Amino acid sequence: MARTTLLAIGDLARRTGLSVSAIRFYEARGLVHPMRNGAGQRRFARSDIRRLSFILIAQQIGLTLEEIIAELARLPEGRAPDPSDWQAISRSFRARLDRQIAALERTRDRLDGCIGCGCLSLNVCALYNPDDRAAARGSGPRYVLGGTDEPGALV
Amino acid sequence: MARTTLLAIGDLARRTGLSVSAIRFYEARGLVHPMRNGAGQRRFARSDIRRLSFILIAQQIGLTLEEIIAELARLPEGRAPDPSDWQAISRSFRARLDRQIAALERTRDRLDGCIGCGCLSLNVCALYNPDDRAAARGSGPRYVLGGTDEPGALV
DNA sequence: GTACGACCTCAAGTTAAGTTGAGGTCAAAC
DNA sequence: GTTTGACCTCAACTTAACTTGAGGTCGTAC
Repeated sequence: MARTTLLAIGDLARRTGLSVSAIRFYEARGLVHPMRNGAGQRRFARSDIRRLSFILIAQQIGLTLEEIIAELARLPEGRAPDPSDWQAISRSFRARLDRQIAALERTRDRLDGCIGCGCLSLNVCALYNPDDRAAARGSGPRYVLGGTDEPGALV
Repeated sequence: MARTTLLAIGDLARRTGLSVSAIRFYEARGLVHPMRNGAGQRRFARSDIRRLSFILIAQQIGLTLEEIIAELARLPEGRAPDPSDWQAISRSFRARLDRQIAALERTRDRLDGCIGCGCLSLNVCALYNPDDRAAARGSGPRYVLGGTDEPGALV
């Protein structure tokens, strides 16, 4: 019953809002696995729209492509994923979001203390907890700045 | 009254938890302006500890160095910044944090809807609002994916 | 029959925020 | 008097997530 509703890369781009080059890039990274037609052009299943949408949502939540690959690996092999498959993954997102929100709220509370005193100095303020450092996303090599190091007294 | 309490770069690194190379990098980007001693070594004012702490906090909140430079530009020129100067800046952080938290909460609420239906498809779910897209931080050229484009109906 | 648009590959560029390394100075300690 | 540690400069590398560009293939529309 598989209808001939395969999509060209441009179609998929239009449906997801992604650029064509980004979709090719995702294929190279192993996030989608299109077939090829006679002329070597990519042909995507309709379910890939959802797959790419998932990638976008996951990125919005803060997952790296590497992490997204891991999540996608939890989807079934042979068949196209059904609602309950996506549902399972969504649930882990919820937890992640909760953690992110909690971390920001902690930062906000500490900052409120700082607004009161105007000091903005890490240790004194108790703002700037190393535990939350890891939560900060950034690019390039900026490994675990936090850790076991005690930052020393301040000023 | 300026005591001879100038700090070498290594001292500053120890006090802030930053690496020496990061501090040099910040100088190159114009975030700190140390003096030099006879031998050409950097000598920092004590108030630079706070300045660097500020940078760390701002990064944690999600500002880029470019944005941090802009914030720092609001500090007084001649004198060392006092508590009320930092206080003024802290206040704008609070607003930013509130916006970030609100955006994550919106995403979470929409995701909750998705967990219910298991669909995870953007338009259908109303998850994945372009407005929140801009909030997502990422590196490299990934310009305004959101915008005026309507993504088209789904599946 | 050729111009156009959509597709292809592969290599190289881009950005942010630093890190790493080579090669060199200087002062204090042994 | 040489070794050690802290400092200096400058260039090149790193990572993530893509984009851009050159050079080439198809199929359809005029």
